[in-house]
Amino acid sequence: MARPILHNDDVRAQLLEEAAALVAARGVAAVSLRDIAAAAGTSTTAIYSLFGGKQELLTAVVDDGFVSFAASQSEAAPDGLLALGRAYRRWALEHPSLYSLMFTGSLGTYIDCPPTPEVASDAITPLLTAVSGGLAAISSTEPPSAVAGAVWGQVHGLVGLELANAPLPGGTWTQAYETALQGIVRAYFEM
Amino acid sequence: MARPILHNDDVRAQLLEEAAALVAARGVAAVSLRDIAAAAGTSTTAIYSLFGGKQELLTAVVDDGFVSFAASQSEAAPDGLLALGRAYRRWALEHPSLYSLMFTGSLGTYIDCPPTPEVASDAITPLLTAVSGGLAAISSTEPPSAVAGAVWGQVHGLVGLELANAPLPGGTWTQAYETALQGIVRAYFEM
DNA sequence: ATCGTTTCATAACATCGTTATGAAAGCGTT
DNA sequence: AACGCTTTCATAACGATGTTATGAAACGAT
Repeated sequence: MARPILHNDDVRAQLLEEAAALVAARGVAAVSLRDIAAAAGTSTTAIYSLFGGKQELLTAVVDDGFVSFAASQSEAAPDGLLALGRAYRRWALEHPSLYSLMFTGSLGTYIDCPPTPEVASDAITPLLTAVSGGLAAISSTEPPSAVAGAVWGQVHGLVGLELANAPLPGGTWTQAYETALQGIVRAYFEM
Repeated sequence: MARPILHNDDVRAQLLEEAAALVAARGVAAVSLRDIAAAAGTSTTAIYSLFGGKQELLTAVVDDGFVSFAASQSEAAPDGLLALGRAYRRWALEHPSLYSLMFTGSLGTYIDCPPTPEVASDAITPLLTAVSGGLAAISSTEPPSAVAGAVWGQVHGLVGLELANAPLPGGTWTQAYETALQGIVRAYFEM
């Protein structure tokens, strides 16, 4: 054989952890492969042999983000749609850089790191399920996918504006968020 | 005196035009100062003497974007809130890269180019005004700023998910957008 | 015509993602 | 035990980027 393998799963896990920590701390634009490798005590070659490149490493970071987000949503699911909406915002505000990287897509970011489709859709499923269940409970005739899209867009958009520090004259985003959640209930879930 | 000034307002305007065109065509991540300067028939020095750097050039591009967006909103304003909402989406889908650069903020982009606050707030004013007027017309007790934030978040979020190519199983974003607009009317503007 | 000043294109620099290179480390054979 | 073969990976090199330094070009004043 040859010299022993150092680029093993432990190094892979540590690279992932350091990459996620640096993204969370400084934003995706400010992290370099050299920084990540140095923080993990290895060289940039490890990133290429274990992930393939920066794009794939960031995709792994994003996938981990979706797993964490999905766990947060699943935990809130039993408490209903409003709880899901509040947990959605709470997770996003706790992970601003990561949320942005996860949901902004290729347009806003300087590198394209799309999530694994299945991982991403799993994270949104609780919200969509709650919407469908709520519509069924009142025998609504609205198409569930359209209402689910509207609700998702509502929470995503408010979180996005808040994270972007968009100015809301005369009010707070917390107020707007609660108003929006109540509005969703009135618009779609009362017969 | 000295040699004549070549970095004049004409060159400035042409740099701005080429920068906007390249952002629209290839996205902000794929445009370099060398490309912009070459397209404008000058050197990168012109960007530094006329704007200050890449960040300020992109801020100028974003400000121009807000002016165009504001014109689109003002044109739709007389036709009411639903028309404003549809014009909002239409402009965003026609200028996806620019919309993303304008509204994503520093988190998603690799360079921070915040708009001039006044220019940005002018662009949103028609929407906020229409919301306030609609609430007053029915003597609603909802705080206008909170409802305005909710409405803004609704249209912004749906546009953002659509631009990010987020999957909406079983439906289209066009359907979801129309459903959301009708939902807003039911939630806030019917007594 | 020459000097001095101003202007700006070119070249240099540090840093980035990525790739090439060559030394290090183990195994099999002698 | 020593050499060779193969595999592995840290270092160095490469092209490109934003930014800054440099020095030539272009004019008015003398």
